[in-house]
Amino acid sequence: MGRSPVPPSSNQSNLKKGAWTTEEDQQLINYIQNHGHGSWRSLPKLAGLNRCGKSCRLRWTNYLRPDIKRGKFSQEEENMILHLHSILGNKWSTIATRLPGRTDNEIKNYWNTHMKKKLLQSGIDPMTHQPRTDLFSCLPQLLVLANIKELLEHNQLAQNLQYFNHFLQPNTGLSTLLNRTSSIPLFQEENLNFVSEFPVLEDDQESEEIRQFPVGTSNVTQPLHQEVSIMNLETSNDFKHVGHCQGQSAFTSVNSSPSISAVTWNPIPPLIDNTTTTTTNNSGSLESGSTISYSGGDGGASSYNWPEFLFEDSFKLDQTLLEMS
DNA sequence: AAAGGCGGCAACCGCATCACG
DNA sequence: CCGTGATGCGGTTGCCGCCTT
Repeated sequence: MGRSPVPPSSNQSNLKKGAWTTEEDQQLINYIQNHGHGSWRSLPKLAGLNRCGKSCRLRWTNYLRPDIKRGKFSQEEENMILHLHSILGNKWSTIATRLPGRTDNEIKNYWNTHMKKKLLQSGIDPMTHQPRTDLFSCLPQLLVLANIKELLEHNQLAQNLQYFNHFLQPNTGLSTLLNRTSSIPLFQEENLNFVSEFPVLEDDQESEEIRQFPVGTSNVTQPLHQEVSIMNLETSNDFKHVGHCQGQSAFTSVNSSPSISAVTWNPIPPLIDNTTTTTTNNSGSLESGSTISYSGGDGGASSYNWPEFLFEDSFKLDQTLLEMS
């Protein structure tokens, strides 16, 4: 389907390109107001313009058309673009039909220069509208792992590092934690029982419960759009719940008493905004309904903090390792 | 004050699709 | 049904003005 592009004819090479002058604009406006645009190809000649028809059409539809709304995009327009893009993707012309006075080109530019950036800063992939899974988005997690390792070393548990390293092997604890940051399950179901390899007290019934907890399966991650109304992503508090683990800490401690069925895993470990408060229960795990966010607001510098429980549980990991040794 | 970097946006390019003879 | 011209669309480029050093 389609046709190969028309090779430029000799007279086309003399056609003017680049920015339009006010005189050219006025010529085009006058002609279209008096005659309509008719055939775009013949228009330039009839209007006395040394431009190709395509250039005239673009100038008219993107800039000179009288019904064009200029100026900053409103919050409602922004929300609409976000919503429509999550459904339609880069169908700028279709999106433009839902935003009176805005052109596809304008929306496309606004998306590429403003909204895309905001989403990336929020840890959201602008194409999929889901949490990012690339290396940079995992950087905070990697840094925490580095901190945990350092912690172990400083607590003179170097002898247990071999065990720690075991955790970093595929199909085991921390690598599986990292794996959770991806909405795509990396490991097969038969290899998921990392917790069963975690040493627990044999008489601990709750620990047994944890041992049976499957991790890394596709049903424990949820696509963003299933949980969050895209429409008010930026202004709504819903945005603050994107990607957090509801009901229980990401590190399930052997000493805590989790209700496994109540746990909902989301792709990205939680980050706590300084401006919000979190509550912890007696076991140090995060209460359901705590407010956790990537960043919302106006795309400004966001303050990421890792939740206290993550570090608290790393100490419990220490204790467990001590008990083992 | 000058130079370089960067972001925003208008315009261009190439391909896809539609329409018509 | 096929070929061709016209138009639409999305990705990309390059200019221009502002900001930083």
